[in-house]
Amino acid sequence: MSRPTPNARDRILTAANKLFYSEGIRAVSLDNIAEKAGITKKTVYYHFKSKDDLVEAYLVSRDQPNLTLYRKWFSEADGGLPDKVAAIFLQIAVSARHPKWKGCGFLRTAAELANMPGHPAMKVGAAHKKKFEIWLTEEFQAVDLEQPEALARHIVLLLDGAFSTILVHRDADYAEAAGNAASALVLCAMQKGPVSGKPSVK
Amino acid sequence: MSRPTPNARDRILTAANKLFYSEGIRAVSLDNIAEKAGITKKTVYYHFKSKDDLVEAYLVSRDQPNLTLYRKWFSEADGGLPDKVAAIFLQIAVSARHPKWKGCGFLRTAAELANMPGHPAMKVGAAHKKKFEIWLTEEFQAVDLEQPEALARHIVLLLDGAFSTILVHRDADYAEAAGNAASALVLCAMQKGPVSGKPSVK
DNA sequence: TGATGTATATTCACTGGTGAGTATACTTAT
DNA sequence: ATAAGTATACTCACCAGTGAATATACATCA
Repeated sequence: MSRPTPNARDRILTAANKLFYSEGIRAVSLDNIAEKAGITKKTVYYHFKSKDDLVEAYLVSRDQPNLTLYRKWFSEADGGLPDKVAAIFLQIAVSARHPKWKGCGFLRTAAELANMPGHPAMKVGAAHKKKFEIWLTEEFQAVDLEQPEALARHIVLLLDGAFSTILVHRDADYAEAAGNAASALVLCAMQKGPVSGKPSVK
Repeated sequence: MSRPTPNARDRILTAANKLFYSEGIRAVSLDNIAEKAGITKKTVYYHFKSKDDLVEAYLVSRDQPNLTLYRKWFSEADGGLPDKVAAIFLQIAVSARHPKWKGCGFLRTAAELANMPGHPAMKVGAAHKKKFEIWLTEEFQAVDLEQPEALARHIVLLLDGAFSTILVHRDADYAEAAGNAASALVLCAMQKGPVSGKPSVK
């Protein structure tokens, strides 16, 4: 009991995740997904009311896992704040060197659905990116940096720039360059305003 | 007279430009393009051997105009080097506030065709971005900055980050944030190494 | 001059295939 | 038996690409 749908729906989502991420949204049909999930298209329509609905669910399913990963990379990194920020970029470089890497699913979906600004998946994507920015802002606030919002925004720009640029050039080295720029900006902010009374943040 | 082919091919390219940019590659059919160009689909196939071929031509047609625009924004801006770099971002903010703006066509195409790394359009896109990076590098070299390649790469990352982030959030303010980060990095590079002998760059 | 040939440019009508979404019926556990 | 879940088989629209024919321009030869 309490297991009204042990499988199907999860299998659909898993298949959708792999296919949407690796091939793109419009390049994948619900027939493809149904086949990969080992069920019928009609079953997909039983669990999701439309393709758009499934696309939204795909991004929702990636939201927390991705954020958790970023936080983990940050918190487990050695060194000071600049190093912790840079660690996120270094880990992205590692991911990007895997042959199946195809950029950021949120960014690619947003690019593909740019002609549908009201699409539910666009909202999920924007919310995801905003959560990341807010989390960074809070980390910077926690150590009393000046202008934590502006700094967080700069890091976010470098991160999404890294995703895009690596994808265009198929060259993960851009992540390291982004990491260098990011840690330089953090360091600069720390020197300017480690803040009110406490000159060292360690 | 003496106008054997005054139109067709150009009209196709113009239509492709508008539709591919505003709707995306896979969302647009050659029927759509033919209709917009006021000709028959077969005529499209007379001038372009396939849809992929037309997609490539679409990006090729944007390469020089875009680069020229960036150079113009840079060279016509008042102020020092940091201001000139920032000017590119400010102009992008202006563009991005137009309702028809849909991000960078090269980046969006790369995102959509990420599952076809060998696609001719991907090569055009990568070459375009590389040209921009090289041009920036040369500008930095011209004023004897240290590590001009690294700095150019940082600016490129911020620029593509701005394109992506603005698109996701539909908020052109990110371009200004990126411009601030960019000019800070340029300023920092100038202070470190305005170079050999001349400690002040003004 | 004019008839004919040839390359360029364009159209209409089509094919084979796939896409999103649905009508209907079957199955199985409670 | 009844409701959730799944399947078969379908509709209708669209799409990349093609076959065959036509129109136009220009050249060359008689």
